[in-house]
Amino acid sequence: MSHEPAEPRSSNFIRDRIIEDLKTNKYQGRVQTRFPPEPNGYLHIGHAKAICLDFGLADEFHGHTNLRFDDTNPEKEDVEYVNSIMQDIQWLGFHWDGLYYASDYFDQLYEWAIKLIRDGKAYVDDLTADEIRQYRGTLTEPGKNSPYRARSVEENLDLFQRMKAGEFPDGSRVLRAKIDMASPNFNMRDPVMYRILHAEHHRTGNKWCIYPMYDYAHGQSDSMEKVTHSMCSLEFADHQPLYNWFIQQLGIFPSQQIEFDRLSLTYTIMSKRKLRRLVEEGRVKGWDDPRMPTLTGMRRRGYTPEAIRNFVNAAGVSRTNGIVELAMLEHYVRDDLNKRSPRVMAVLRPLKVVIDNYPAGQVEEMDAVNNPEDAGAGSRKVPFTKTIYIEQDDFRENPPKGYFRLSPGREVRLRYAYLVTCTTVVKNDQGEVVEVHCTYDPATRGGNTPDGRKVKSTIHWVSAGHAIDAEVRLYDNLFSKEDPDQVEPGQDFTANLNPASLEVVTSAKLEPSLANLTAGSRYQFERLGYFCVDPETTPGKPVFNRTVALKDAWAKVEKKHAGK
RNA sequence: UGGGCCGUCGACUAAUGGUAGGUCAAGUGCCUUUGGAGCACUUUGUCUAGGUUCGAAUCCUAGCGGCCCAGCCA
Repeated sequence: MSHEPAEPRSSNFIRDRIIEDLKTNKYQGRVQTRFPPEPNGYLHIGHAKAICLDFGLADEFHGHTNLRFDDTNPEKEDVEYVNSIMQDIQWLGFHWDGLYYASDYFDQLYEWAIKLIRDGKAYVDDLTADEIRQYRGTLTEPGKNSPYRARSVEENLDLFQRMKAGEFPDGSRVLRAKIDMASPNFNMRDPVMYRILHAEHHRTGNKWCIYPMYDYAHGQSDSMEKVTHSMCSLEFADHQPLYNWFIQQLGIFPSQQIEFDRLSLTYTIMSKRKLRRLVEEGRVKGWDDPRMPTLTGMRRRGYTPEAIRNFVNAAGVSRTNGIVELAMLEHYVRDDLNKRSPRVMAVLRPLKVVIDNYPAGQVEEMDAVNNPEDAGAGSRKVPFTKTIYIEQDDFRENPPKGYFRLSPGREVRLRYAYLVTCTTVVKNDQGEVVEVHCTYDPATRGGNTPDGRKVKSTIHWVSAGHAIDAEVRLYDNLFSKEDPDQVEPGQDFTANLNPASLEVVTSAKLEPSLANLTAGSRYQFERLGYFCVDPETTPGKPVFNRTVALKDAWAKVEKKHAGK
């Protein structure tokens, strides 16, 4: 169950289905769902969609949701992942009712397998993996029965028990369901139920050397938990007949599977296998690298659970294979952060400004509003002095058309401080502007203009003598193509990695109110974007991650001109 | 090619035989001590062809297009 109040959402076919089932009393008014991750990797934003559906829908109808780890393959799974998964679900704001593991059901599953053998519905097959593949047939040709398909119940029972007892090596035999080798649906061509795997399981240790396949474990696990609506992604639609077949043969609680489309995002890969490669090959710094679409990465980047949930709800659910624009995710992050982030002034690329007519040694404490979107957030004092830093981008010696910021002879407002006019510039040997001189108007304290005079621009600043040095990490899309998998022949998705996805700014200047920082705190750096304190922050060296930049109308204009 | 699923503005998603609507993006204007936020407005859509019907995005037929399935992965 989640703690979130139900918010107005547009309808979707799963909710409609639940409403219909409630109306017909199909499950005595119960709604029971489950979220069934395999603990073989970190959760990503695609999982967030499934989580919001599984937990959100159950919550909406006063139902229950279990967290069930689908741990039927000991070779790929690990406790490291179960811990991270639990943490990520809680961080997203959801709470499970029951906590289960498919491995909790290994004994029951084994008993049921014995029953199916007794009923003549399952048999031990000695064919090799390769032979099984050949016997399975092709898209257009039916499969052939295995020569071992007609074994007696007694022989099957004996062999299966000996499989369990560890008498046979890995891969030597499997237990298969006896269905129909001519079915047009491959999943019904005598699917494998158990394989021999002499591997230590992270929960059951060495108790088992045979492990159930997904298809034999999932539906029965749902059934045991009396799951009423078992949501999964579209590629499992072909498995539904098999899901139902096992439940029918066993005569157990009829859980039903409902498939929906996965979440895809532009400029993003969602495949666990590929994300793992990025980590293992060192293309990113880890699963929690802020460029990763993992929940742990997004958390470190500064995304909020609310933003992710709002985005997922807005993106909706259907059965079409679409790709949501990353811009939509970014909108929901800004939307949430705008309401809750305290504003602060920080200069990423400092340019020294000297205010010639301002008294040397004087310090004025200027009142600055903490959050114009939140009257309760209060205000703070920011020190102003003769020498300050402004953003290099906020000065142009030769301003292009439409550029409103500081340039020789032009007056701008220093936020919460004074109106200043640029008089002269100082250049280095390379001809670069290294210092700007201004004069200020003492009548404009606080940025007010008693005479009603207007300036086109307000820029942020930090007092040079009070500034705190900081490292700021700026992120761009991890991939430079909307579809990272679109590559030239012979290449793979890593060819589309964006070489500029990380830019580290090492000498940013922060206003002194940022002296004590807590990892994970979020701020808006005025006019720049939303930033989050990184865990690598130390008392002497603050480190920030840019979550997302503010919308930038000027950048858009510039880009348009550049494009022409 | 056998089977399954799916085609609605640039993107995502509603409309459940009865006015094609919302969000994002894009654009215009207003406002602004963040070129932020906000407000107002605007552009663009039912894959195609037939059929049923007073009426079709919706139902039927046939095309076209996309995705998934031949693991002892999930």
